[in-house]
Amino acid sequence: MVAVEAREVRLRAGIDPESWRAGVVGATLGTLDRRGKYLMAGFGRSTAVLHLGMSGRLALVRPEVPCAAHTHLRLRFEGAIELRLIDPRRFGMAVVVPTERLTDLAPLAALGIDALDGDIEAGLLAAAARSASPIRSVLLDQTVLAGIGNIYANEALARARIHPLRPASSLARARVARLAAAVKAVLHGAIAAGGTTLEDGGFSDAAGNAGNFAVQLAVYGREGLPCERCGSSIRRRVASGRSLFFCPRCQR
DNA sequence: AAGCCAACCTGGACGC
DNA sequence: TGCGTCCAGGTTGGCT
Repeated sequence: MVAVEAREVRLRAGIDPESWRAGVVGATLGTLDRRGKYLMAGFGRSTAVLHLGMSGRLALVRPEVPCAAHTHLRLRFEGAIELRLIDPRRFGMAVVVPTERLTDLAPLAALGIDALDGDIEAGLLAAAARSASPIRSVLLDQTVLAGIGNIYANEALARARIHPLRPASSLARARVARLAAAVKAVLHGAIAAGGTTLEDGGFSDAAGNAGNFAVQLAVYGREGLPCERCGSSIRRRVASGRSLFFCPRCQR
């Protein structure tokens, strides 16, 4: 790593330019890892932890490329390559911590089993059995499963044919097990399609490519459109301050 | 003590 | 054209 520039430090957790410089300039990027929605880049004794919030994205560009609006952090590597954190709403996070204290970092320490590559069925069964909350809330609880956001929670529930407001503890175990499988299928499907880029065009990969999973969404953002299984009109409601989309006939 | 809700911030879509 | 309102992928802290 050759240089670090913080252009805007006021993110959810403020960027501390000095800890970035001290931690990564002159160090070599060794490992790349992910837990839930947190990205981790290991630089030996220091590790960078990133979260993209709702509107964040990374861009890998040559240093001379002009900065897009809301470019907050520039990480310049040898060989004229630069990684940029761009996040209009500034809900993201970009911190550097000593690697030995990485697991103590509060947001990471609280995470549950990784939804993508962990064995989630037992954890989801246990969490659902003990919670009277809507099953959608359990899916979004990062301390139960790490990595599921509102889009994929809605989609997994649609695939498993479970109503998002169904009290978690009222679901038969077999249905929760089916939900666990649906979570896996939705996440792997979304990754295979390159992610979900909605009409506002917020998400793109580091090369700037939009994802194609939006066309496969069964319910999210489809209020009033017909359910592809039964033709009923997809409904939208708000619960706990978040939109939920579901088919009123298929999902019970 | 679990769970709801506002707050954080900006941009885009929409209605008038 | 312009202004006001509403909405959005997430997380946290305060309140009940």
